[in-house]
Amino acid sequence: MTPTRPVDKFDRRRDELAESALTTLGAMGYARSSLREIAGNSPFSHGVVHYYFEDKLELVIYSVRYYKARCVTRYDAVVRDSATAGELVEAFAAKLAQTIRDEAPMHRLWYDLRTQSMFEEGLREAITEIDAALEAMIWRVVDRYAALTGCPPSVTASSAYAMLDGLFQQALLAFTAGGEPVLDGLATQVRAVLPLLVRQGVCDRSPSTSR
Amino acid sequence: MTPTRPVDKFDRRRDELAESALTTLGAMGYARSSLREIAGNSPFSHGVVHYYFEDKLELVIYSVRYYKARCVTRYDAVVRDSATAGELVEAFAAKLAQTIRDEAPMHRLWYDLRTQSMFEEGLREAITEIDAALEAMIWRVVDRYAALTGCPPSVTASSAYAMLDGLFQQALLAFTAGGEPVLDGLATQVRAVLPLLVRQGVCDRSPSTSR
DNA sequence: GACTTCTCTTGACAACTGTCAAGATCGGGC
DNA sequence: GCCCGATCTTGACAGTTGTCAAGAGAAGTC
Repeated sequence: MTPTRPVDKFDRRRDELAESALTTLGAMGYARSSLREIAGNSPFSHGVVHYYFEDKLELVIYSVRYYKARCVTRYDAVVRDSATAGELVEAFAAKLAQTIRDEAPMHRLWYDLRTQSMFEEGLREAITEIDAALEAMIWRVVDRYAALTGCPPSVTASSAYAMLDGLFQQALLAFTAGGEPVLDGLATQVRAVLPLLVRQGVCDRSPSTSR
Repeated sequence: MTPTRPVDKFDRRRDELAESALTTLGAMGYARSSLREIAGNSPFSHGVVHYYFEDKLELVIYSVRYYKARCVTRYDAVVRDSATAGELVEAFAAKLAQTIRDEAPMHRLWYDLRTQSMFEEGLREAITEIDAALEAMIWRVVDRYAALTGCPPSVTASSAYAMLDGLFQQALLAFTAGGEPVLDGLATQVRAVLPLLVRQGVCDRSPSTSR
């Protein structure tokens, strides 16, 4: 019935707790989210956390994994449905801005956890894994863009991800401080940057799709 | 005598405390650095902080400002001394890798605070200001690179900063997990990316300096 | 219906936090 | 030498934290 059917009731509860935890974590950040606060934003009491999770870290990691699992396919529809390079750029830029609008707290949390992983060894493995999945997600976009233009990519997958992630992060930062208006700037930036990620000199005569 | 002479003894002590605070903050991150821990890594006791600073936030902001003031000129020598575009790229890439090697904790702290500023209003003003100074610092490099190649920049200052910052952050992340070896990758990436930041199609016949 | 197992709440614990006040210590001016 | 202000230490405060144990409640089985 549910899109991802939990193996049993136990796993279902874990997901439920993760969902509640994400609300709190997204609003307050990792450091300031206490287990009592997290439980407060859930139908349960603070003690229940230790019934379903070993400790706070396990809950946090489970939660961010739970969220990111749904996210790494965010641009796949864009990749699938765009018939021209121009279309892809616009759809991608729009989707980036949209997710900042809709899910800013989750993105803030992600950057928070990724940064904390540099101080807290225990986070590192999960963060590294998710970051690799995000890199792959972005690469599908860039690779498809390259195919549509008929030009080969000009940078590696990790460079492309790092650069676009940098743009996204700055946009999120600006959005947090300034709200809605800054999002147009992100779209403009993406329109300017994506073409730089393919080698325009050496383009195919017949790109994989019409232009 | 000292390079930057404090107005009086009071300011000198603030700097001294800031220096100690940076040690702790860089090692543990913002959230896990208590005032007692900070004072422990200083010649003073934990109570003295409130003699020199209003509260913890003021100390942290003062400390990061104190550090970043010295940093925003990091690449100015590179900009000044490079006679060719190739030289500039190499010197810039080397300097980026070097500062990760030498000052990783400080960079970790910076990203930590910048992220926390999305959750903690009180940090926002200082962070925004420093980020703008960093953007200007990077722009001096890119602008000079453009001049040396004779090609105009292909992106805005904020895009250039965001992208290079993204690369730097990924390198820092990888360095934290994997150490020294990953730094070669950063240099390679910078060599590939800097040329994308100028419009190679429309280059001047006579770049500002010989090539 | 009794018994067992799963689920959850409550209350407590020790440790830690930022803050601050009371007083010790120090240094320079008279 | 004495005093006064600046400087610093000590100890305490109220609040919060993650963790866990004891037991209440629910659910399912025989």
